[in-house]
Amino acid sequence: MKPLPRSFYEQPVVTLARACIGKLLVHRTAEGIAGGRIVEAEAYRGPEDLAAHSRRGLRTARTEVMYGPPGHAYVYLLYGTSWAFNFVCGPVDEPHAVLVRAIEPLLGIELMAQRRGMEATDRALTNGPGKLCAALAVDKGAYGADLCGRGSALFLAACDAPTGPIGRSARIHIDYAGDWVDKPWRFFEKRNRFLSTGPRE
DNA sequence: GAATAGATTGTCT
DNA sequence: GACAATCTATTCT
Repeated sequence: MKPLPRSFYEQPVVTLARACIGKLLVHRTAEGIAGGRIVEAEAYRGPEDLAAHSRRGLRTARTEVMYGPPGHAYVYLLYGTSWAFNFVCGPVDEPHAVLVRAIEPLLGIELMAQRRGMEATDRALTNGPGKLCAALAVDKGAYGADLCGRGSALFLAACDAPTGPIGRSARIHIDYAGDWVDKPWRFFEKRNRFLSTGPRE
């Protein structure tokens, strides 16, 4: 299993949000390997997208990695209690990123269940941005990590399993984004039992 | 299954 | 000092 190449992340952000559905997200740590198929993701296209943290070209220590080259991890703390994993795309100085909202557990399921403190069969294992980060042990330490290096611990990879029909909808919990609220930039595998909140069709 | 409220902290105004 | 790309427990039905 090897990381997808940098060129994968050089696609337009909305195209990429759809293309990553069905790919494997993998994290290797000292405890072992953990990962699963991405079944839900959203595109954030700063600086014009008011829902993006990089809106209006906002450039701070937190958003800095989005202005760098594609294929790196953007990890941030949400509501003081949860981490969320995104991957950066687009050329340097274009702050675009894709938020991974849910995965279907495939690798290291027992390890993920242990980290989450629940049964390995529980669908709450990875059905939300903060939950999947907890299951994969992704936190601030992964900020800025290169997803395309030969020895990358955190990366996306191709998956043999076929991908089901893909649906799309408006993004979740961005009511503050004005005209951008209704953009259908959330993509998901229809009726997958590991989807987070929001439309499932 | 759906709706509600409380938790908790880094970041920006 | 307010808020946030959320999660969990609890209380309904």
